[in-house]
Amino acid sequence: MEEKEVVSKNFIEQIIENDLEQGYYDHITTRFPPEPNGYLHIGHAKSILLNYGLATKYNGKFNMRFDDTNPTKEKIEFVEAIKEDIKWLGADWEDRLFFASNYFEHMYEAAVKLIKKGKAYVCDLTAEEIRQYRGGLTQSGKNSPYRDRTIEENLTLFEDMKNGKYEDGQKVLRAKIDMASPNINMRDPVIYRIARMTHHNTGDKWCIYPMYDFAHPIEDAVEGITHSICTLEFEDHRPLYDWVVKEVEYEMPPKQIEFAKLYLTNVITGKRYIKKLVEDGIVDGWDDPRLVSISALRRRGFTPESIKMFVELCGVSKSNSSVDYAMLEYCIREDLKLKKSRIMAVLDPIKLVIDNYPEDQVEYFDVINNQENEELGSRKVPFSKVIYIDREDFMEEPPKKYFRLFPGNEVRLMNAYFVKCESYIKDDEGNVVEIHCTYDPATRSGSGFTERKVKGTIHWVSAEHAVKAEVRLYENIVDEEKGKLNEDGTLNLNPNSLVVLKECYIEPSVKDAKPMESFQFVRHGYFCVDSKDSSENNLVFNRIVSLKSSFKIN
RNA sequence: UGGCCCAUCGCCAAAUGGUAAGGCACUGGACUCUGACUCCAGCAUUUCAAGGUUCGAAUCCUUGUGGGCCAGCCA
Repeated sequence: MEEKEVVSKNFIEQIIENDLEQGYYDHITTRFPPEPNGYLHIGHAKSILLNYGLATKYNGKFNMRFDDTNPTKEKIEFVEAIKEDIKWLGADWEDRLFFASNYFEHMYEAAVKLIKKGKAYVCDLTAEEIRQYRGGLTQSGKNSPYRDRTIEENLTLFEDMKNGKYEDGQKVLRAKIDMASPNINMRDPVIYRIARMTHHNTGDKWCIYPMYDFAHPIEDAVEGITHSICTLEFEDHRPLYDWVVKEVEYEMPPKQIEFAKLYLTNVITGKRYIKKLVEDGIVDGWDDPRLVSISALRRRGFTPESIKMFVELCGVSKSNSSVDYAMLEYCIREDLKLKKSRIMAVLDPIKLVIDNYPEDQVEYFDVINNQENEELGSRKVPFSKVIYIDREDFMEEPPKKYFRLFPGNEVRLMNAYFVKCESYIKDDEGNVVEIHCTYDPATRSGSGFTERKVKGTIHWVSAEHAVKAEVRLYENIVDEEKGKLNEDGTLNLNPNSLVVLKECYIEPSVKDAKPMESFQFVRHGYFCVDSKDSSENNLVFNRIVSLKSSFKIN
């Protein structure tokens, strides 16, 4: 008997189902329309997965479209990176990859149509004058002196604009709506501007480019988008969106639906800020693991599944909110714990000598890679007289409830033997440099030994066999509530965002790791081979661990 | 102070007039070859506030309060 989980529908699903039931649409088509002016981050993943998920759920289509109507900001480098990130996330646009710039001809015709209907006019006011004429939040705007040009005049003027007869900024095309509207977006918005710039797709073919408010509804309409999902800041633009699809006279006009952006605590989202960090060289690039761009998360070892789980857990609503970063960590732990091998690594080594273990003996223990997933098989792990353990697993004077190694105490070396601490050596400065133990051969892992029990189990690595590695610990680059700038325009950088550990020891089996393969690490986190600098000895270790399992001693 | 939007646990988020889901986090306890994982238990007599309508309100109305967005020839 399978129990069906009751999953509540989000408000967008409710709108879609209603539209389908009412017969307003007989299918749905969604889209993800980024401007290629930067890399995608976790916030975009929400939009991508939402749109793709909706299309999949309702048997509709999902389009990929670059909203490239402003060549001054866009680069081909970004379109490639964006495509790669979306593919990695698993959103499949099949053969529907579009560019807004491929609709320029159609948009031009649409503008001409508006002019012919008396709904648009060419305006000679300067940018500054337009702003003044627009009025303010509390005061109405006033009509442009060019508002009443004849249709014929507008037609020639607009054609001249297209043909390059005017300088950049000399004239614009404006929608003729209502300068007294309380919604500033409706006060005769500019819909075409002149900009001589080489476009990454159309080259120098055009010197006039449509504005977002005019272009976007048209892009949606020509592609047959039914539900045009965007973020809250476009709510005020919806009347204009509806105005455009109505005046250009599309059948089955798309609907714009707005939802709240994803904010994460202690993380910087927002292309602008990430861009600044990259451009100022504060981070190594868009995929620096200290960032939450999709490529950075990928490099850190996040899986597409974990990100999908995360955005689903976050839900969709219209209230501005900031999701706890712990939720993202939960998702990657949840995904990795069944999928990846659990290996041993020592990040802060301290030497441990087993006095009664034969000098030259090496044993290979058969270790199951993941107790909860037998398909992952097992591996051989070498064991010998001298091993490394983590410094935090030994204390000279243990507090109460400390279960690990201390003088006189016996613990289990994971997958190996019980060892008892007999003595330890300190250097001149008082640091413990070597621990001496004895082991009990009867307690060998898998032998079924039950005579006595130990409270603690610790991980280790054979000194002779371990791979010495440099491990980088990453945390987020900023520590900001919503990834916002301070009032003085600065960002608070996290000084511990990158810690390089020069001497760490990893199980020799890790040498076979493929780039981007992640491992759950025994002390409750995971690490991965840095996929950018894939030298074997350079491992990225995500500090998710310490956040989850800080020890409560006493 | 013009317009639009939002307000349910520390953080997300359901509940669509019928008596406050779920997840994260947290707190116990059991288990454990890591203290993880798993499992069990606990975690909003009340939904920003005050009034009103109703047999019945988180849901509807009114008035406040708090937060977000809008005055690019950006998207």
